[in-house]
Amino acid sequence: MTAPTDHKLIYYIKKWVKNISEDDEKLILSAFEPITVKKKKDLLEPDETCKYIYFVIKGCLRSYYVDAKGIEHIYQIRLDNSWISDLESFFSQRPSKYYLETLEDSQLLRVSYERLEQLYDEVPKLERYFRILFQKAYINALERLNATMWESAVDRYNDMLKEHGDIFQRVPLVYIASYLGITPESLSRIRKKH
Amino acid sequence: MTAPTDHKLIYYIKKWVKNISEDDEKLILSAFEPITVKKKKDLLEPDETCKYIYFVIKGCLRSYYVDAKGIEHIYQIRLDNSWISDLESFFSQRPSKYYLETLEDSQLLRVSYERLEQLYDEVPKLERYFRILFQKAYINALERLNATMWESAVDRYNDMLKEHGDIFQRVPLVYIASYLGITPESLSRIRKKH
DNA sequence: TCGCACACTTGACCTATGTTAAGAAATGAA
DNA sequence: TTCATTTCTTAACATAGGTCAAGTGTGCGA
Repeated sequence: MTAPTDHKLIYYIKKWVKNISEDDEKLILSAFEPITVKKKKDLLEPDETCKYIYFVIKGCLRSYYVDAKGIEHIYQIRLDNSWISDLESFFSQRPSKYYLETLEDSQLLRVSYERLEQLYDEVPKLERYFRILFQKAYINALERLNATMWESAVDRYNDMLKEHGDIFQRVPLVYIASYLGITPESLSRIRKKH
Repeated sequence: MTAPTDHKLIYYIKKWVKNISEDDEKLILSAFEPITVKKKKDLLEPDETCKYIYFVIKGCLRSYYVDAKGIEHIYQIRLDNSWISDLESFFSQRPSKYYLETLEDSQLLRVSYERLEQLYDEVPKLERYFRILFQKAYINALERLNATMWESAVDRYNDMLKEHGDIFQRVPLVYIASYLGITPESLSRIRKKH
């Protein structure tokens, strides 16, 4: 492990919260457990309670659920330097409806529900970081909702290409289609008309 | 004003954060300014920076934007005991794209950006409350996104009737249609087939 | 290096919802 | 009470995107 201040997680926290002390950094890092997960492994399955929230050091994950007809619906795709979990299950500590799966071999940091709750008391600055993180996540989710309601599939595809072009390099189009809220066939037709 | 502990705002904060001291309560209440706003008044217009976040004591508000064709798209409708703002503009302190409008005569509490930032330092428990609030808002937004992508308009209408039936008593159907992501004509057809 | 999943494309047809336009019903100000 | 405005409904027609079914590649494990 690199020196705390050079650590990726700390770097991203400091982007949003200033004046984190050395002690805080150490405390934070000690609470997170690094894990390595092979491609196509489930970190969470329906009916399990989501025990961890994950920071992606390197890799790629998706979260999705399977509807009554057996169709997968993807609601998150995450690459390096982002957070993933099923927050609904994590924060309520009740069974999840979702799968959480690696799409590539991934290096992750995870923190358990109990440890994070403690950590909020020990390092209030971390709670600030999460307040800001959820705030931004909420704003993004509303933007995505807006686009899904009121923009055409073509526009949503172009927006995604522009803002998350890297995902197209690493994730099969079937998953991207589902994330965009359309069928793979529709995505294929959109791409044909460049 | 009633005694702090009886105050609606404090009541809702205590629902999620325990052990708020009397002093904290007083500090919180002193930071929020009560205002009364007549029906059909704008609290925010596009290109203004959103200065406040509002707690609705009593009343009804919507937030919406107007697209290039001049069509209004509603993304939030809020009744008593909930929060409303344009968080994107509020937290970045940059110009908004949205309108924020009262749909009924309303009693609100508002806190400014600067005061809230101070208050987070003075009352860390309040920052915890907002962390939890945004967390829940984010989870809700994802649920709504999911429904918009993968459920029919009929199902979304029924879900809304079940979970926010009170809105139908107080808000014109045009607004509800927009909130559901459909046209008023479609909503009318859905309602005809009860 | 073979073969078989998996990923992606294509085409014919279908359906939910949008669009346009008109009118009916409800509300509220004079 | 009346008229104007806002809200809601209805109908005919249009269309984006879904569904079903049949392909064509293509990469990886044996």
